[in-house]
Parts: sequence; structure tokens; C-alpha cells
Amino acid sequence: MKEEICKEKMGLVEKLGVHLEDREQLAPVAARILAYIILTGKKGTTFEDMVTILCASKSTISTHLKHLQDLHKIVYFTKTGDRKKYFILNKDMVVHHIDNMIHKWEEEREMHLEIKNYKESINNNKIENESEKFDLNFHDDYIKFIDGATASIEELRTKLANNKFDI
Amino acid sequence: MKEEICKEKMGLVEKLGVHLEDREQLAPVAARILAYIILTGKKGTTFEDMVTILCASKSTISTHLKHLQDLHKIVYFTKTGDRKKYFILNKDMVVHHIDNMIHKWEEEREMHLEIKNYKESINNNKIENESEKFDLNFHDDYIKFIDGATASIEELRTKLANNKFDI
DNA sequence: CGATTAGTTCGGTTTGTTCCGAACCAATAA
DNA sequence: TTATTGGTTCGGAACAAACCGAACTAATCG
Repeated sequence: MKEEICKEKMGLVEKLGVHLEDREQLAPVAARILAYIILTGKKGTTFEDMVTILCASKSTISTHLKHLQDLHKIVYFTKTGDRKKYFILNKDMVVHHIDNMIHKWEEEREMHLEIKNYKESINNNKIENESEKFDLNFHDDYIKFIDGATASIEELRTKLANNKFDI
Repeated sequence: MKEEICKEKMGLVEKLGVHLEDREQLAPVAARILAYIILTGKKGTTFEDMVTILCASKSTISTHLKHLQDLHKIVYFTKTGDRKKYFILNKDMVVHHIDNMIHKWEEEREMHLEIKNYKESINNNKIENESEKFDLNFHDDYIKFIDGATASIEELRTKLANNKFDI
């Protein structure tokens, strides 16, 4: 019974780990740590737990825990009369993640504007073969999409920032 | 005059290169090749051009050109009585890129559902401290966002698939 | 035929990432 | 004081990624 739940949990840790490895650009073990912390929730996880459950060395766990804290993805709380640290997700992590998405879209938007600008100047300056001119409609449409997506995710962000769910 | 435009172009190649390196998970030179092809447009670019302009070895250019073709990001056309290949963007690249985004969101959606499912079973099974229960609202909201964003990008996709702009 | 053009393939160097073990430190317990 | 617990830091092994040069091929040109 308890073992089955544990098995299910570890299966999810691996799956979520792979996902986070890609999405957050983390080393394999770092991603598994984050996944494990997410799936353990408010009661928190200790250094030792992770060493044994994730089958990694103390040095590896230590390094990646430090890294995840530096990235503000996790924090820890303590208990009186207990030297251990209990790691949990930083409540702001999701808001930060959304801010990141918004920022990436802003960058992409800027990129499209710059490229469009360059293409326009080429279209007007060197009037080569008419057929070799750049088509610029795509950039406008893509920018419209980015604006829509940004607006919609900003709505989610506001909701999150107000509610402060515990993930 | 011509040199200034070239300078502007190469500045953009570097900037777009960095962007593509991250977005498309490409090696530095591969990303620069793709950026250069994007900014050169319909008239196409040759192997030699890229060797000299991007200051990379023939082997490096060859390998990355092959890779970009394997990924269906670029194609080439030829001219009668000319042995060179003229590389241009694959017109489907943008649609493929959008399909990729949609696919990633589908995956993320699936991930949220699975995690929510797991958390629910924990909430119901082991009735520990009431305060340690998982909060599940966030997953529902995030899934709503994903659905909205997917719908909106699918609209753009349809538009693109019909119009077949040349980027 | 030999020379040139256009490009590919192979082996190797450089660089970077990921993880580990061993030694270490700091706080508490006996 | 010594032992134990909870962790950090350092050096290095193992592996992978990115690029290059040199040697090669295959087609065309003179």
C-alpha cells in the first residue's frame, strides 16, 4: 500500500524531472530534486531524504540544493530542536516562471520588430528583383499573437499574485 | 554604404543567432547559419558564403547544414549550369515551430493533470494534518491558460498554413 | 589527362557538464 | 572531550558537445 504510493510518486518524479530538466534548464539530479520537492508539498523534504531516495551523493545533492536556492526556486523552514532543513517550493516560483515567459515573449517581440525593420530597409534600398523582396506580413501576425498570449498570461499572473496558492 | 548594411546584417545575425541557439537548441554556428539564411531571404545563400562570412571551417558548415536540413528547417534550390546549392528557409518551418509549441503545451497540460491526480489521491488517502493538504486550484487555472494560449496560436497556425508567407 | 570547384567524412583537440568520493567544518549529544 | 549528525567544499573522473584540419570524393572544365 505505502510502497505502491511511493512507486507512483517516484514514477512521477522521473517524469516531472525530465520535463523540468528541459523547461528549467537543470541538470538531471537538480530537476529530480525539484520534482521531488514539488510532489512532497508543504511538509517539506530533508537533505538526507533526497540522498537516499534519489540515490545521489551528498555532494551532488548539496550543490544542486544550493543552486535551486540561488535561483529562488526553493526555500526551507526549520523546526525547533531539529537541525535539519525542510525544503519546500518557493511560493513565488510560479509567478517568477510566468514573469520569465512574459520576458521571453517581450524579447521575441523585439526581435521580430528589429528583423522587420532590417528587411524593410533592404526592400526599399536595394531594389533588386521585385520577387526577391521580403514579405513582412508574418511578423505583424506573430506580434499580434504574442500580444494576445502575453495579455492572457498576465491575467493568470495577477490571479496568482493575489491568491498565493500553495502549489 | 554597402559595408554599413553588411555590418547591420551581421549584428542582427549575432543577435538572432543567440536567440535561435536558445529557442531551437542549436549549436552556436548552427544558429548563426540559420539566422544568416533568414536574413538573406529568397535569393539564397551558398556554402562558400557562409564559410567566409561566418568565419567557420568547411567541415563545421557542412555538418550543421546537414543537421538543419535533417530538422527540415532549411532547403536548397539550384540554378542551371551552376553547381552551388542556394539555401533558403523551409516555408513550413514556422508552421512546424508552432506545432512544436502546441505539442509542448499539450505535454505540460498532461503533466498538470497527472500531478493533480496524484495530489488528489494523497489528499484523500492519508489524511494527515489538514494544513498539509495540497492546494489544487493552481493546476486548474494553469490548464485554463494553456487552453486559451493553444486556441489563440492555433488561429495563427491556420492563417499561416493558408497564406504560406515567405518569412 | 590534370586542375578546379563544391562539398563530405574522419580523427582529434578543446571546452564544458555532471557527478562522485574524501576530506573537512560546525553544532549538538554523550 | 570525543562521537555523531547534517551538511559543504574541493579535486578529479567520465562523458558529451562543438569545432577544426586534413584527407577524401565527385563533378566539371580546359
